[in-house]
This record gives sequence, structure tokens and C-alpha cells, in this order.
Amino acid sequence: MSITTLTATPQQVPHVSECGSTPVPVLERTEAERRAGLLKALADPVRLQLLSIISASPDRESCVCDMTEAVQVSQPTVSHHLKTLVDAGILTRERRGSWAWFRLEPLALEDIRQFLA
Amino acid sequence: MSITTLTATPQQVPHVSECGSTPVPVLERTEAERRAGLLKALADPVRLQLLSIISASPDRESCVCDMTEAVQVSQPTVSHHLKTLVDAGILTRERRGSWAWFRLEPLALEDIRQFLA
DNA sequence: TTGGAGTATCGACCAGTGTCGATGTAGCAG
DNA sequence: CTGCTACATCGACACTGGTCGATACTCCAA
Repeated sequence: MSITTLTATPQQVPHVSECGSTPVPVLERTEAERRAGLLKALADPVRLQLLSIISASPDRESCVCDMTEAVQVSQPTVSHHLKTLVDAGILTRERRGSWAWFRLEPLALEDIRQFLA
Repeated sequence: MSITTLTATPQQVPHVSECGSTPVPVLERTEAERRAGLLKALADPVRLQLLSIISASPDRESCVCDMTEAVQVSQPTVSHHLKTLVDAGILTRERRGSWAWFRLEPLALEDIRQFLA
């Protein structure tokens, strides 16, 4: 806090810029970073393909083996992308025997649609 | 096309994987890349802040000078981010005298909301 | 316990990107 | 023309992120 706080000068008088516009509040940095993190998790063609598979599957869940066959990248890369989506809260992972199943987290996509509206 | 096309063996018999799932069509790679491009343009905290300013401004348009004051990065960086959004088709730029005004392209955000649904 | 299949992690490489200072450009006022 | 202001571009840098082969881990079956 600067010394000017002690003076009678108002610190935050809403002033009109020279260009004629009126200032508006800006999205908080922390919230902006949270939203950017979600969007980054979606912003990859392979991950969008993986999500499309899960979304179109019965019960909206799919197993890694099918997804690895459907996209043109290696199995470690598929696993990496799925981890990215799980870490972002967009997918949940469930182990069933030898296989790993992934399903959509509905609240995450709903959240994204909300702040894009 | 492989030689097996000439045989009687069906190439695309929908087979059930060992894990028990049923295969589904995957989003086309080119469409996935288009969508990822749009999402990449959004997936940055500074760009989300810039969009929030424009979105909250009267007539949903804003001038660079105000945006530069509102975010904590340099003026060249603001200009760079705005160019990114214009190139992605999310913003349009209009020059008025010395000032550059930006406004939202409604169809772009609508498109994104559509394919996230 | 051994082997194999499905999946995850590691290490490395390379392309892409966010950032800045310096500089270029465009428009306006005097 | 001169100078100033607003904005864009350039060049460089550090960092992130997508990709793969190699390898480790986890189940299950035999």
C-alpha cells in the first residue's frame, strides 16, 4: 500500500479513458488460470478424439485398449493424454481387472460451458 | 487399399474387444484439429481476461489501451494475445483513428459451445 | 511361480508458445 | 515537418508440451 493512501486523493476514481471507453472489472487472475487449465486440457486433437470415443460409447465409458486402436499415436501417448484429462478433472479412471476404464465427469464440461456463455 | 479387399473376408466386421466394449466411430482428425485450434486460442489466462473485458464492456467492444491497463503483462504481449484471438476468428479488429477496437465474434463462441455439448 | 497382456512411467527430443525490450508504423496535433 | 501517442512487429529467451522407445508395474491364467 502506497503513501498516497493517507491523503485525501481517491485511489480508484473510475475515470474515462482518452479513447472514450468506460473501464470494466476484469476476470480475476486466479480464476482465469483455473479456466485456462481446463481449456488447455481440452485443446489437443488427440484428447478431443479420446473424449469423442468415450462420449459415444455405451454408458459413456471406454477402455484404453479401444482408444489406443482408434487414434494414430502410440500407447504411451494415449496413456499420457488420458492422465492429462484425469488430472484436469474431466475424466475419471477405474480399474477393472487388467483393463482401465474411463468415463466423463459431467460437472467439468458443464462448468466449461458455463463460463464460455 | 490392401489386397484383402479382393477376398471375401469382411474388413470392418464390428468385433467386440477382449475387454468387452463395443467400438464406436472416432472424431475425424481434421475436425479434431480445428476444434483444438479454437480451444488453444482460449486456453490462456491473459486471453481469458481480455475476453472478459470485451464481454463486459458496453456494446461488447473494447480498446487496447484499456485492456493493457487491466492485465499485468506488457503492451506487446497484449497485442500478441489479441492477434492470436483475431487469427482464431474469436475477435475482430477495427481501427478508429489512433485506437484499435476489438469485438467478439459471436459465431465462434457459439461453435465452441456446440461441440462441447 | 512363471509368463503374458494391458497399462503406466521414464527419459529424451523437438516444436510450439508466452514473455519482454527494442524498434517499426500509423495517425493526430501543433 | 515535428513530435507525440497508440499499436504492431521483431528478435531472443525460457519454458511448456506432444511424442516416442524403453522399461516398469499390475493383473490374471496356467
